[in-house]
Amino acid sequence: MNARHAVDPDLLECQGSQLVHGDPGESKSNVLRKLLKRANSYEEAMVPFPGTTIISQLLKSSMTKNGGGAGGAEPGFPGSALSSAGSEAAQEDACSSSSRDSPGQECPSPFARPAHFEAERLSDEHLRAKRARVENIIRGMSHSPCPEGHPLPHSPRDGYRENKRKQKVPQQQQSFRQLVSARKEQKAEERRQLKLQLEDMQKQLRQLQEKFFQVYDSTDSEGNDPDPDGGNLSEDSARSDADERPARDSGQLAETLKQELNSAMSQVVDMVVKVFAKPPRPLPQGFPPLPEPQDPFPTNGDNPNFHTTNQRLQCFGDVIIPGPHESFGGVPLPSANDQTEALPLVVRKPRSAVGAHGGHHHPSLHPSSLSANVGFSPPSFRQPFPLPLMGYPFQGPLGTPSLGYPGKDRGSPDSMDLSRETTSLRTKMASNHHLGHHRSCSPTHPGSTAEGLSLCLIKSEVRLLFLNPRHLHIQEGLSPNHLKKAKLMFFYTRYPSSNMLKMFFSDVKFNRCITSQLIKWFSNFREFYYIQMEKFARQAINDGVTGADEIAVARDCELFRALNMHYNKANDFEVPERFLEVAQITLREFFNAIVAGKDVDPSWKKAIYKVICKLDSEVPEVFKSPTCLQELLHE
DNA sequence: AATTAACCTG
DNA sequence: CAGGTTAATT
Repeated sequence: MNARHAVDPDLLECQGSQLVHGDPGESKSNVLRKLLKRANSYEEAMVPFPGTTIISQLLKSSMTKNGGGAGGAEPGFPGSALSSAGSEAAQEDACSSSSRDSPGQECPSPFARPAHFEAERLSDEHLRAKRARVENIIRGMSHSPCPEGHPLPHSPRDGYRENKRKQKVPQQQQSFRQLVSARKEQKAEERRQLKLQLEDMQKQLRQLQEKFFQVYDSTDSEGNDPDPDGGNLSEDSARSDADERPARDSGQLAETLKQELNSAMSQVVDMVVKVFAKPPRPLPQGFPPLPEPQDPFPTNGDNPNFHTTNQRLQCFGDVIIPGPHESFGGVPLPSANDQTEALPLVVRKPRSAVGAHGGHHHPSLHPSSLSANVGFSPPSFRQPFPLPLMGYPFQGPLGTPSLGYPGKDRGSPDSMDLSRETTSLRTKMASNHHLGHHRSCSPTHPGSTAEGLSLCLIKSEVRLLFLNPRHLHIQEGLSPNHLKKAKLMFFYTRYPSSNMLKMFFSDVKFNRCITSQLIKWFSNFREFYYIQMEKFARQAINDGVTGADEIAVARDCELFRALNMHYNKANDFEVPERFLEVAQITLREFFNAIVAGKDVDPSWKKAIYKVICKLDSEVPEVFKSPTCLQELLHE
């Protein structure tokens, strides 16, 4: 009997990845709805187009209004009572729901009625006119000499009614025409209004953009400020200078940093190009929820620039925010202080962050490089980034932990920054896409059209992505991705030296805390490893295994499943064969020791450790790359 | 005194 | 997985 038979199958079972529940974002879509209502005075319940901007929404709605009206008016037939009733019911719903705010209000005006209802009414009139014409013809026939002498049964009353009808026909036709022309006028007026509003919004957007760029440029120069707290670069060089190092070292450091910055930039460019190339994918909801409830991190109140910059930057994003503390149509929006962008975890006690397995990187994003490095950065290093990120969910089609971080459902805010930002970008792409569909604006005049503006937004965000310090390589903390990498490295080395760790986590700025944290990680890994070994060894003994050579560790055995579940939970990494051998050796060591009764000695495991620590193999070079996760897991 | 690993606990 | 403790090592 071998180990795989010796295990209680109930001990371990595959855990499905946990469902991520995204908040429906009710309030946000309400905001949008109200906005849109106010904008075009239509009561029709508009399903917020997922991930579109207000402008694209407006455009879209006006388009459907203009085009959909004609198509929606189907010819009336006697048998259409059902559909008529259905649409009337729908109309009632729309009315009741829309007038809920002010009870007693009727549906404002025909102008504001849903197009399909209006069409229904028109077709009804049309039907009556038709019927009248037919009856008119019949009546004319009946007045002609009847050879059979069978006049149609006509009561005096019928004659009266017919006279009325006879008169009514032209009236109806006239009113129909009037209605149509009135409607045309109304539509034209509505279009004018929409256009005005759109232009107005474009103006606002332009102004806000200008504001933004002012702020942006100023913060940019602030970032280059030699103030040690100004940014990582200066902090780094300051530190190295103070480290009594030769001047050329800092020169080299600068060169290295420049190179890294360049590569980061080019990677971001690649990513952005990828994002652009991809067809827009609708987001799950029009206006995803803010992540504040999940955010366990305190707002950084230490950074003097935080709030001001934050507020100043508020003018930028998918939605034009009226002002720092204003609201949209009476619906309060999160203010600058509400923004809960993840704040840096102090390296000293980064428990929450390090414990999080929340690497939410969509495979399609693969910003490669970046996601592996998007970790937390120190307070001084961080730049508040409210709007472009605001309103994007932690999860979603782009943010789902599809790379498999099924572990804890705590998300690491930082690791998702990039996802969120690219989501933002993609959202803009989506809105651009819609604009392009409905309106053939020439993109050659960016800024002069809504599409151009949207492009501007995208470009701006690309710039932000480029210059966001968080996307640089060097970081001061360990991210969930680093943890994942460390776990995969455990398949090769159980006892990595500090130097080795520095080599393989070159994108992390090492200090005592980081080092000891990494060491602690591997210590924890070992702990789990040895506990499993002892457990399965005892199990084998209990199951009657007599010789160590009966024990084998294969990929389908329970022991391996347990280990794999722990270090490679997403199972997206091919565990090296050597690890199986080492595991088998370890298991046999435990087995033999226990069988020999050595476990009576409190330090009986030490001998085993001594053996196992010699079995480390070389970690592949890829692991030295900060982007190794992407390279390893998606080949 | 500092570092590290194992151990224990939450 | 992190915090804390202990013991061993340098």
